[in-house]
Amino acid sequence: MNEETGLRERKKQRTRQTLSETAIALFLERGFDQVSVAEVAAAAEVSKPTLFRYFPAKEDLALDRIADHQGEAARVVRDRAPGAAPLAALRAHFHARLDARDPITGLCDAPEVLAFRDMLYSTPSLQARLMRYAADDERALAEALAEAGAEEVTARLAAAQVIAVHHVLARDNWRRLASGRSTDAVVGAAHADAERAYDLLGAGLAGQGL
Amino acid sequence: MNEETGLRERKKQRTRQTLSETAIALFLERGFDQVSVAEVAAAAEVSKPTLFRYFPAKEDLALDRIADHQGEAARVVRDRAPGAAPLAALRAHFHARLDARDPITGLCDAPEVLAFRDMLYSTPSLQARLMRYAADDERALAEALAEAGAEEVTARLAAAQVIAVHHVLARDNWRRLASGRSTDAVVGAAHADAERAYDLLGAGLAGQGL
DNA sequence: CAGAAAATGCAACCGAGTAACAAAAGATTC
DNA sequence: GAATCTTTTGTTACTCGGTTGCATTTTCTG
Repeated sequence: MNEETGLRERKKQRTRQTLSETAIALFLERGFDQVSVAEVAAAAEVSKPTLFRYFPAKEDLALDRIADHQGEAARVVRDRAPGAAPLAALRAHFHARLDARDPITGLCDAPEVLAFRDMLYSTPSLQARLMRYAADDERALAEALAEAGAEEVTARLAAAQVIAVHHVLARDNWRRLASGRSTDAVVGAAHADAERAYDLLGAGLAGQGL
Repeated sequence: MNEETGLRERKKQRTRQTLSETAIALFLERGFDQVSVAEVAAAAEVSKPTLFRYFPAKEDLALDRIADHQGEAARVVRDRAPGAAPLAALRAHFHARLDARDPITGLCDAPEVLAFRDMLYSTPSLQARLMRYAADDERALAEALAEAGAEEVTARLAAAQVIAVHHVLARDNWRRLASGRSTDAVVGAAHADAERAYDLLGAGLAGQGL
């Protein structure tokens, strides 16, 4: 059912990948706003309409890689060990991704990844698009939490908090790396922040001078 | 220092207001995407470049009213009664805005406001722009919380949570009104949700089946 | 009233995204 | 393996958001 060995399908996947890779290379080289989609299409040797048949907007060319993390939080909650609390599962998963230096945690100093994040945080339209992905993530997570037994409103509130917190953590990690330090030098602080974040989520903001 | 009684300044303010009002009227009548900026400019009797000298993007024409709530959360924290906890001030303020039927809480069933929110939630580009305003709000709130004595990372995390939660609450209120009920019929539920939300923020998600 | 400074209009332009239709390439059937 | 059907692609031309350069008008200043 998954073995779409058709030549057509293979070609489509290759075209898609070529487009995204070509685009990202150009974007990193000269900046997102300084590269036109026409150039990307030309470099990838397809026409402009074809490009837009693969990617609905210019931003999606850049965010393709990030897009396959879609729904990760919801998945973590659904796939948690029986009896485990959703929040505990999310916490453990985030720590694991930190140890794996997953770019999504912000804790990855591969030069290309770092440059990519620079571009992301300095290009408003990319951030806007990213927020839309986040909104989907949030919806999915809220559903998963509701399935896990949380009351509906509570689930939505909790999902919003978790997603928001993840963004803050990722951005803080990137900030540390952007100031020149290595992942190994800051992984400790990253774990500590994650601990604090999940402690706050779990036990609340009261008693923190708040 | 604030008495810009100059004729020039007065005219500018009037032009700006005319533009925004004309635009919103057209948007509500036919939908945001079905109205071109050229039409708005023509209806307001200015040229297209002039329009863009007042509003950097089409979206800002629609969001002008919301924009002056910028930094409200931070202000509430800064202006809180001496000795009051920031979170308590935010909670009280939100309840007060609910009672005032402030559109920003989602709890306002004036037909135009309701239609405006329909448009907002059904137009991706407007939501995206709104998220950017929210990011500014978040930054400002984080600063205010840090000033109030919270540790830096904690302040950023808390700010993200508060802003995210406000959006969930507003959206839930709008959803209730959109299903036809009156504000008076749902104000109780709105207060209850706000209570729950701030309880979760203060005391944490643990022990909620999470 | 004269001249500086600011705001406007006009026209032309750029880039993102789309529509229409024709051409090509992969899949299917006999 | 040729004929045919379907999907994908390229070409051209268009709409719309947003910008630029420059001439013109309007307001402010002395």
